[in-house]
Parts: sequence; structure tokens; C-alpha cells
Amino acid sequence: MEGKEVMARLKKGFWKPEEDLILKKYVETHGEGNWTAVSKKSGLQRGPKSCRLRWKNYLRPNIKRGMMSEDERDLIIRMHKLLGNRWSLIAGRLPGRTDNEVKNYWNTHLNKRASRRPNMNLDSESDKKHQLSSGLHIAEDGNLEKKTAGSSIEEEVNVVSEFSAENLKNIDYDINFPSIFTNRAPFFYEDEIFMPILDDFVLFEAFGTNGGEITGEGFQPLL
DNA sequence: AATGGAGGCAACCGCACAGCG
DNA sequence: ACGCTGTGCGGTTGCCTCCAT
Repeated sequence: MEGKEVMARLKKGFWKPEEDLILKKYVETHGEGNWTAVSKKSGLQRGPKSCRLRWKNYLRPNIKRGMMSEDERDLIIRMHKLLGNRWSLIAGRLPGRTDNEVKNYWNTHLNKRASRRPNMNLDSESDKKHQLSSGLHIAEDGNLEKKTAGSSIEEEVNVVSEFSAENLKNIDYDINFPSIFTNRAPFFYEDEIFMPILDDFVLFEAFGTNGGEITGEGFQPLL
């Protein structure tokens, strides 16, 4: 079959600046989309997927490259906690960042950091900010605790003391059925404050609902 | 200076889904 | 209803660079 031969001739690996230029010019002239046509007519010996990926992750205008800011990093962490590995959704909330970049950033920087989470060393400014904004404090044993407003010391809710390496394994974290719908939702206390940044569209995309309310019984979706 | 390991990141792969004939 | 094509997404791979020895 001719198609297979064509596919076998396609180039793989890193893109050269000349190839970038050709792709950029082609897309600027003919517009985005129809990557099969781009692949065939641009003269690039690259597959449609390769062209699309290169454009989307590198050549597209307004791509922001370089270090993630503290805010971006914070947002990724919290969005991931709520949405799981929904990289495109998370990237959608970060102007100029691509899903691939967010995914890579998570896998290289934040995933490791998360696995160090036992005893939650609050070493960065953003960690400290989040701690303050969510009313959390570090207890003497190094665990993170939340004080319920107006409660006595005895009534303090120890939220994050379960963050031992062992308990992390047990957290319900099924992407297909996000923890948002379980009473054991790990974000139940500490990420409540984060809900307002998720607009209806994101919530609908992620969970098929525009949200719900958090009660003593857990998350009650508005259906 | 050489080398081996670890980390970072660009790109590929496979699967799923939507649109169309 | 079905198959084909194009596109999008998440997981994974492999190359390159940096750093420690």
C-alpha cells in the first residue's frame, strides 16, 4: 500500500529551524487545521500528527516558554488535585502554556515534589501562602492541620495528618471518577477555597456538572 | 579530562472520539 | 449503521545537557 511507504519515508525526531519556518509559513498562509494537507502539501516530510504537535506546542503564536511562575505552579498543583491528569483542561487555564508543557512540568518537577509530601515541608513561598489562605498550620509533629473557624483546640480538625506515604496510596484518585464525588475527597477542606477559580465550563468538562455544594456529607453535585 | 547517571523536555505512539459520506 | 479520516489526548520514549565522581 502506498500509504505505508509514504509513512515509512516520513522524518522523525527533532525539528530543524528550516522545517519550523516552512510549517509556520504554511499555517500562516493556509490556516490551522487539516494537518494531512499540511503534511502533504507543505513539502515537509513529516506526518500530520507531527506537524500538528509542532505547531501546537512550539510554533503557535502566544506560546509562553521558560520558567513557570509561582502562581502557575500553584495553579497546576491545585488543578491537578481536582482534575487529575486532565492536562489539556489544566493547560487551558494557563494562558500560553501547552498541555505537553504542563504534563512535562508535572512529571519532572511536581510529581517528585508531591511524593515528598509526607510531613509537608512548606519550603516555598506559595506553600506558605496557601497554608495561610486555607487556615492551615504546622503542628508540632510536623503534620499540617486546619483550624475550624471558631472552634476550640479540642475541635480542631486534623486534615492532613493522613499524608503519610502509606495513606497517600489509599487515596481515591480515579480520573474517571474524580474524588470530588466521594466523601473521602482529599481536597474536601483545603481546596474548598480553590473552587471559585473553576468556571462552569471547566467543571462541566471535567465532571459533567457545573459544580455542586460541599456539605457535611461530602460533595453534593448539582444535577 | 573522561565518563556515567540523573534530570528535563521534545516528540512519538496508541487509543478514543467526532464528523462525514 | 458502518467504515474512514482527521484530530485530540495522555502515556511513554529517547535524546540532550548537566553535574558529580
